[in-house]
Amino acid sequence: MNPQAIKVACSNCNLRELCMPMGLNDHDLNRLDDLVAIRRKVKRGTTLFTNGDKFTSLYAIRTGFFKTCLATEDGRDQVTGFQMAGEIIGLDGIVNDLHTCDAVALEDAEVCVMPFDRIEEISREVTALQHHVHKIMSREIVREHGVMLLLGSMRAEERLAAFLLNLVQRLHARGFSQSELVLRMTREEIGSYLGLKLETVSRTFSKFVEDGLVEVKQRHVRILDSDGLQRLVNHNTCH
Amino acid sequence: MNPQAIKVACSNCNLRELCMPMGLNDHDLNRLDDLVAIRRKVKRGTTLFTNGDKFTSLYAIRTGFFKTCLATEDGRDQVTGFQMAGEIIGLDGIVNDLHTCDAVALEDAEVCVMPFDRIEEISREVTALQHHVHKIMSREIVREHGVMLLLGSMRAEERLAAFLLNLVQRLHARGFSQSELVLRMTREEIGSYLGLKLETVSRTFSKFVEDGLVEVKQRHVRILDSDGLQRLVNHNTCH
DNA sequence: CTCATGCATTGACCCAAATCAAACAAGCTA
DNA sequence: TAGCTTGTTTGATTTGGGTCAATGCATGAG
Repeated sequence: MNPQAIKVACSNCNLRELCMPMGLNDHDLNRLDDLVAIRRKVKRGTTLFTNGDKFTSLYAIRTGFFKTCLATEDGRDQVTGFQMAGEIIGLDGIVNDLHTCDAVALEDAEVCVMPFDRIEEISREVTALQHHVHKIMSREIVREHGVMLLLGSMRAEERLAAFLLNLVQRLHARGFSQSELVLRMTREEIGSYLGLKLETVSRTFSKFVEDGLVEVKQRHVRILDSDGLQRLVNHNTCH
Repeated sequence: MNPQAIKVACSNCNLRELCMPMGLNDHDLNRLDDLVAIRRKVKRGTTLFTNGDKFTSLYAIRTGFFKTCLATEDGRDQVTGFQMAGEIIGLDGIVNDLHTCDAVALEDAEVCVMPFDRIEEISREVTALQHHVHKIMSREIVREHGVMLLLGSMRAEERLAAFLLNLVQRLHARGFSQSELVLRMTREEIGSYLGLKLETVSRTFSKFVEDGLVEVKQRHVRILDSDGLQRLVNHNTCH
């Protein structure tokens, strides 16, 4: 296939409102179409980039689902996030021109490759893009604050409830159900993200089922009592 | 005093290498001097900004020591970081034009106020600044990854060891001792940052003293065996 | 069809850190 | 000086989640 034939156009992408700035005039929109160099397919179980890779580009997820994780020499492993369509990964690489974590596709995926020097170049001309890039990075910082709160001060049930609500809310913003979801990751990966062991994740799911909060069949989850989960997260029954 | 008399000049600031890009020509340096609108003093115990405040500026710490913390309605409280001279705070506010955490001075402090619209404006002209801003945000993201690893997979001793080594390393980069430091925060604040209760922090300090790793007298800490602490962090004795 | 493999669930037991409680130390200020 | 207040240490006890181990349950290969 001629590469030209699959030439990418952000201006024509159905995910545009998720990953690109809004309210641009035609001229600026055309500039944005130069952002994406190529698309790249990433097979399930393979990495988009890994710790130590030279940083060149940010990636906008078009389809598929990723985890990013940190692995240390001594065998520790921490999932730092799960990313879905419309989200941007690779921000960790900017500071030292090296990626410091692994991005692993949890299902077959396709990403838009956006060379970072081109992002910076166009940012200088299109202030909406400049501001958008700043917002994306700030959003990631704020998201991580939330994870710190979760890891630092929540109990297992609160963590899992917060996790499920967050996932379903992001899926809903992409047009999926508010109450049903298919987990793309294993219990162990959920546990790593939430600072819990996989057994605890499994037990907590079972408890939620007993309490009538959710239905769980393997990786299929149906949320029966969204408010109940929300109360778990907020209410902090201890005090 | 005439405000003009204390007109700020980044180009002449002894913290420049910590908070500003390096290797600029004279023209660009002069542009940078327009970054800082004013300086602001923040008394110990007071806030530079709090959750809900409108976001207008980033702040470069000139002197003093801050904590940033998240407080939720249900009484949870999470310290998300400690910041010292030369570091930038306020990045959380960019995404929604609102600050989402509190920045509290732990000792009398002075910050350089950098209006964000001016940062963006000058970034468009001075590519070194543009890149620098991106690096600062990316660095914060990577730092938070590290905290997630700490909170998600380390035991109390490992957390405190990592915390002390990180603090002393940053202080050393500012010309202070490699082995001696004065903690600006309480045991409770350390605990909040590390996801531990203050009693656990205190006990862990005591254990380190027993093991000859550190000397502790109140908030004065002298590191006796830096390698020993580092081994604690890396070695992950469990496996 | 059976067998292997990779997850997931469940149970029994254990331990690191939380909780509760008391005493103590260092600064204040009156 | 005594008498607060705020922060720290230490002890006794409890507990949430970790660890270890067995079993179950899909899926895919042969």
